[in-house]
Amino acid sequence: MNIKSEADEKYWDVSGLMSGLSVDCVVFGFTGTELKVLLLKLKTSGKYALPGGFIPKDEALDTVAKNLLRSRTGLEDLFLCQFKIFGELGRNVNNYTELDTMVYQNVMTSELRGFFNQRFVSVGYYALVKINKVVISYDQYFDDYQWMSVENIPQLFFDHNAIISDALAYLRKSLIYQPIGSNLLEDEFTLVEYQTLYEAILGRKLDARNFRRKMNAYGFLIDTGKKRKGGQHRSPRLYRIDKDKYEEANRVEFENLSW
Amino acid sequence: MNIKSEADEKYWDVSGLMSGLSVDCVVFGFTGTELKVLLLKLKTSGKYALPGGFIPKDEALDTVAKNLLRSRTGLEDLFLCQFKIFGELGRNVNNYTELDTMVYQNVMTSELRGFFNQRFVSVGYYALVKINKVVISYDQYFDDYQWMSVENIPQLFFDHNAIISDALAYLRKSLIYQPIGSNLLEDEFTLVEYQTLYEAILGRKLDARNFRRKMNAYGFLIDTGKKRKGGQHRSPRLYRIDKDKYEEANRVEFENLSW
DNA sequence: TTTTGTTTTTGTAAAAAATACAAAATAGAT
DNA sequence: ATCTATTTTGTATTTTTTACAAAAACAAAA
Repeated sequence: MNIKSEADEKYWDVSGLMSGLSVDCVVFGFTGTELKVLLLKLKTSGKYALPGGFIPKDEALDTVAKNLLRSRTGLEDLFLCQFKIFGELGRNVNNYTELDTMVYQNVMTSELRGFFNQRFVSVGYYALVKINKVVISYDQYFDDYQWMSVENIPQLFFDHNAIISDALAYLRKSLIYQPIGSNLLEDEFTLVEYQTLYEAILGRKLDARNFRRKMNAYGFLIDTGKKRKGGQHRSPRLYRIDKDKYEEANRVEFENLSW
Repeated sequence: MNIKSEADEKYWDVSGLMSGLSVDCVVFGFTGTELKVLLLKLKTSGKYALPGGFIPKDEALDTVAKNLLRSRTGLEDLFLCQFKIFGELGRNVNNYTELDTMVYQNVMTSELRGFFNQRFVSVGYYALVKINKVVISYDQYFDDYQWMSVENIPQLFFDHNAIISDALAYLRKSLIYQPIGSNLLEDEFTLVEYQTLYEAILGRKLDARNFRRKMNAYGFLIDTGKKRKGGQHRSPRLYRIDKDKYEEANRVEFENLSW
């Protein structure tokens, strides 16, 4: 697939961009067993990188991230959250031969190459998506993608490993304030899947009995009455999330912080 | 007082600055009864504004904020935390006549005025300081300052009211992860003062018996043996904070998040 | 049809944390 | 000595968290 909308042009026209500022997006998806991150393969080097882009002077940061991910994943609305700014020195892509190769191969204009010729401050966003609703579009820089398990991410382009790791840490923290899942799980899911999602985010095993008690207490889990058949074992029930009660739970949890 | 270090020049020399990017700092201080924010009075309009500045191309964001606050408050090391990026559209100071007045009064060069002629993305930091250790320095733009109670902040320059309100919300949230106080309280303080600090951040009253039990459980409160004499009532004990145990408490609290 | 292997599902008891609540102690002034 | 104002302290209840194991359900094999 290789869709490229005209609107995208805007995001590469250097003259209309804020200089030295970019957006990087960590897109989390969940397969039912593993928490994954969307990574794009750079045509030139074969290295993987986070989806990201620049900031048109006339666009809000949140809008940039949203548009960028929409054109990349096909998703109209996704859960999006700004989690950190990466503003250290040395955030300069110049050391990476990828860019020069791109110019050499006529993939990148030398004007755009020049744009990179500076230290960059990047705004980190993370997105939560239903992985099977995503349809990836490529552009001139990327020719493949992969959903990589957060447990096992190879060396990425630039400092993108660190960005993912910070995003995951942020996500982990946010579990204290609020439940998660509505944006990551399939429409129908088993409680074991749900628990696995939590375990993936927290990086440790949870007790099934306590997990179920806690999630039931939230009150947004609805038993669909259906079961998932298949394995040679007891068939797990399928649940769905009551959106209203889910959002209510998020709100209440947030307001009832002890202290 | 009007100290202005040579180093400051760097922060106003447009050619060396990242364009469209700035830092705003919400400096919190605590008087023993009220949580306050440091605000600087603009020479021209008399409006108050947050301390802030621009990003030299060769400086890390954190460093910019730190240097800026050091030269402004005289504090060598202060607790500093990046809490949000303000990247909406319309963050353009052009509507504010202050700047043109400054040029007219030769307070601001027209070159610098031109620098403002664009949409700005601002990185929000908050700082926690021991209010009585602060010695404010002015520059050509500000000629007065005030510690204003967070309960009662007038209309500020630009969108600085919103920035303060977001900083306070962030601070409030962070109380779940970790205790606060070491950076805000005097070296010796009473438990009522400490409780008042929490109440100011949370915006509600707390129960003294429960507060004391909880703080004692942290284990970083040390009874100095002294008392604060004065009122015609029982004299409160003075406590201080054991830095090591305080940091330990921060770490432990952070790691033992339920879930 | 019974047995076996695998996974899902369920309950209870103990410990820890949060909440609600009121009276005694102290200092200074009268 | 008494009064006023503020600090200081304890206990009982509820809620939340944690720890822990056995029964139920399904499909395949016997």
